Amino acid sequence: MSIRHGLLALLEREPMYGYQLRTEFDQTTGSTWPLNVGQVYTTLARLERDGLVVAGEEDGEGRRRYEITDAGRADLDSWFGTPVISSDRPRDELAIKLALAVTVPGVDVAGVIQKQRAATIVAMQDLTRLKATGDGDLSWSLVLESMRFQYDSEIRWLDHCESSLARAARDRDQATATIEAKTGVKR
Amino acid sequence: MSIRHGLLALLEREPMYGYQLRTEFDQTTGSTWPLNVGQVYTTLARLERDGLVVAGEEDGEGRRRYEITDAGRADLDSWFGTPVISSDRPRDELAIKLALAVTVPGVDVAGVIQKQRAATIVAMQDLTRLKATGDGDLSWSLVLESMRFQYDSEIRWLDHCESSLARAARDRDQATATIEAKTGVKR
DNA sequence: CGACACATGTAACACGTTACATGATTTG
DNA sequence: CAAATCATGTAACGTGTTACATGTGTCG
Repeated sequence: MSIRHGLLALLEREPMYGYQLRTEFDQTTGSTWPLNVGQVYTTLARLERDGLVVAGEEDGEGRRRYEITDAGRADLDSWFGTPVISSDRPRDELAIKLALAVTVPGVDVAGVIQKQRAATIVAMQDLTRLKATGDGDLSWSLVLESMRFQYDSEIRWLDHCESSLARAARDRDQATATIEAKTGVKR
Repeated sequence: MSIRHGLLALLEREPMYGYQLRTEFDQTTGSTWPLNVGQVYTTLARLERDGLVVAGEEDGEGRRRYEITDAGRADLDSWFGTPVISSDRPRDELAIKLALAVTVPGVDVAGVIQKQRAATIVAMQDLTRLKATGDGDLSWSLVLESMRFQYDSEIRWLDHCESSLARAARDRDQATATIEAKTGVKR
């Protein structure tokens, strides 16, 4: 629903046409999640179908301006007024991947973690480079910071996973050794 | 693609039928992102269509066991072997929301931030409570920790946003005051 | 003139979600 | 017996993605 509401928010600033919406969206989010133009038009069509926007006439140059309606404004308000909760959030692919990796025999979990951390570190560096070229735009810097915080926590989580794994392995070995000692049997 | 690969990973452990897959998936991810049973069957159908799994015969009790194929194993290996990168990640709804909130006039950004922080703190508490009931299962605890790290970084980001906003407001006022002082005009 | 930016749109498809329909088996 | 759990599936829908088709204007 981010795109839907994103476009609605932009139209709350002022009426715009599709192409412009893409430009503005990419700009305010720092081109972090580039938006396909086609998507804008399909989303606008759906917004219009739901009565949240109205399309104006073509303006002679082939441009069609969209305007937010009262219903759209209400929808937007409720978006801004309602926090994002767990059930809204998409499944975390990385978390699922690692959670399953540790349960599937024969998977080199440590390798998975290492590769992921390397990739995340690179992403973080790209981010830093990107931030250096920043023009001080507030919304843009907020988005970049959001990603920095996320990457940071991801790296720390990966470290945590590594030590959890190590501990689990140690405990397992410990248990095995204990059994061996108790039974005098070594498989 | 998390479900697709998730099911594939479970089938790598051993052949299973749909209902069982849901149970296992929910269990390993700690019921964090509960999986609709229907989804399992549609996903299995797609996996079979793509040759990543094969469906066995019904076993008399109306159960149909699915098995991973070599192609499926290859796909799974590449999933585990390839890190999750930025372009894989879904758009961050919260980041988009705040980025837009600061650009739309008349939005109470501070209020949005406060509500979100409150909600995230509650989510974090739920998480802590949930963790207390944990049975020490490794994959489950990894997922829960992942969420804890994320919530934590989200709260810190929200704090950061607040101070950025405050600073931006201060700078703006400062500039206005400077202009007033220079021109002697107060609008 | 050719390439590129501007501008709109459609079609096909993948994935995920919910709700519904159906039936067997178990258990209080 | 009624309710819950086990078990499979389908239909309809929403969103997002890519690729394609089309046309205008501008600038080197």
